[in-house]
Amino acid sequence: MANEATSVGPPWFDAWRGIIFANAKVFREVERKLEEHSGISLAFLDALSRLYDAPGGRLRMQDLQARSLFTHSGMTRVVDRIEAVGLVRRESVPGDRRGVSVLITEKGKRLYEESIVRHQVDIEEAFARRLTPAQHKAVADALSQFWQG
Amino acid sequence: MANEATSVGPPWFDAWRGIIFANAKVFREVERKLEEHSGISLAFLDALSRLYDAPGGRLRMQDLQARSLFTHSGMTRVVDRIEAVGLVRRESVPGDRRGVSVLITEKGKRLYEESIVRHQVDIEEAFARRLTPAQHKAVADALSQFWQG
DNA sequence: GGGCGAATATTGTCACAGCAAATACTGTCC
DNA sequence: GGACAGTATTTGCTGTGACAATATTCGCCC
Repeated sequence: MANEATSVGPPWFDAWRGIIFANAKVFREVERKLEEHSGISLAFLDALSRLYDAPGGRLRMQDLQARSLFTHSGMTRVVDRIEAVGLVRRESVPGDRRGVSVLITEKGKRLYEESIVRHQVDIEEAFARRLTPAQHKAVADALSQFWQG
Repeated sequence: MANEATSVGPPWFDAWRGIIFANAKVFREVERKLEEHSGISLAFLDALSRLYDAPGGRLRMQDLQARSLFTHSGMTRVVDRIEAVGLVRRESVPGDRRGVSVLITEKGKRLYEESIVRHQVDIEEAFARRLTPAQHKAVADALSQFWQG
C-alpha cells in the first residue's frame, strides 16, 4: 500500500531528518524567545556577533556576508534594518569608494552583550540540555565540515 | 580584543552551529537541484511524500500539517500551488463539512516516484557522502528526539 | 433545539529571502 | 589615457512563510 522504502529510507535518512527537525524546532523556539526578551531577530544577533568579535568592531559588507548564512543580497537589507535602530553604522572605506564597512555602535555592543547571554540560556534549554556531552561532541565532529571552509 | 568567549563558546556550541550550517547548506543545494531536474520545491516534494505514503494516497489538511515542517497557515498555500499544477486534488470529507482531504493524483504519483530517486542521490552527494556510517548513526541517535514526538 | 465554545480551513497582511539587473568604482591592458 | 573586464554594493521584483483575523461547521450542554 504505502511505500516502505521511503518510510524507512536509506541508512543516512534519520541523520538528515534529525538535522532538519532539530534545526527547525530549535531555531523557531530560540528566535521567538530572542525577539521577546531582546527585541531583535536571529539575523540581527548573528550580524552583531560577527561585528562584535571583529577587530575594531568593524567589517566590510562582503566579509559580513561570507561569515553569515544569508546571501549576498540579503545582507544589505539586514544591515539596513539594524542601522535603522542604531545598533550599527555604515562607513565608507578609505581607499576604495565602492566599499562600505559596517561598525557596531556602543548601543549595539551593549545590546549584544545582554542578549547573547540570554540567548545562550535559550539554546541550552531548547537544544543542549537534551543531548549528552558525548553527543554534543559527536554531532560537532560530524558536522563541523559544513561551516569550516 | 575580540570576545574570546563568544568565539569559542560553550561546549555545545559547535554542535549547534554544525546543525545550522549543515541544514542551510545542504537544504539550499538539494532544493536547487530538485527544482532543476523535477521542477518542484522541497515543500512540494515533502507534501507529495506524505500523501504517497498515506493509505489511499489521501490525508486531511491537519494531518498533512502535523507531518510537515510547515506551519498551519503555510499548508493551505502549499496545497493551493500543488493543486494548481495538478499533482494533488482537494476533496470534501464525508461526515465533516469543515474538513478537506487532499488526494495525490496519478500525475503526482508519477512525478513523486521519479523525483524522489534523484532527490536521494542529491542528498547523498551533498550530505551523506561526507559522513561515515558511524557518524550517521551518532547524529541520528542524538537528534531523533526532535522528530519523534 | 438553541446557544456557545472548540475545531477546521482559508484569507489578509506583512516582512523578508533570493535572484537578477543596475550602479558605482577599480585596476589593467594596449 | 581611454576602453573594458572585474569588484562591491544596492535596488526592483517576486515568491513564500508567519501570524492574526475570519468564516464555517461541529459537538455539547442545558
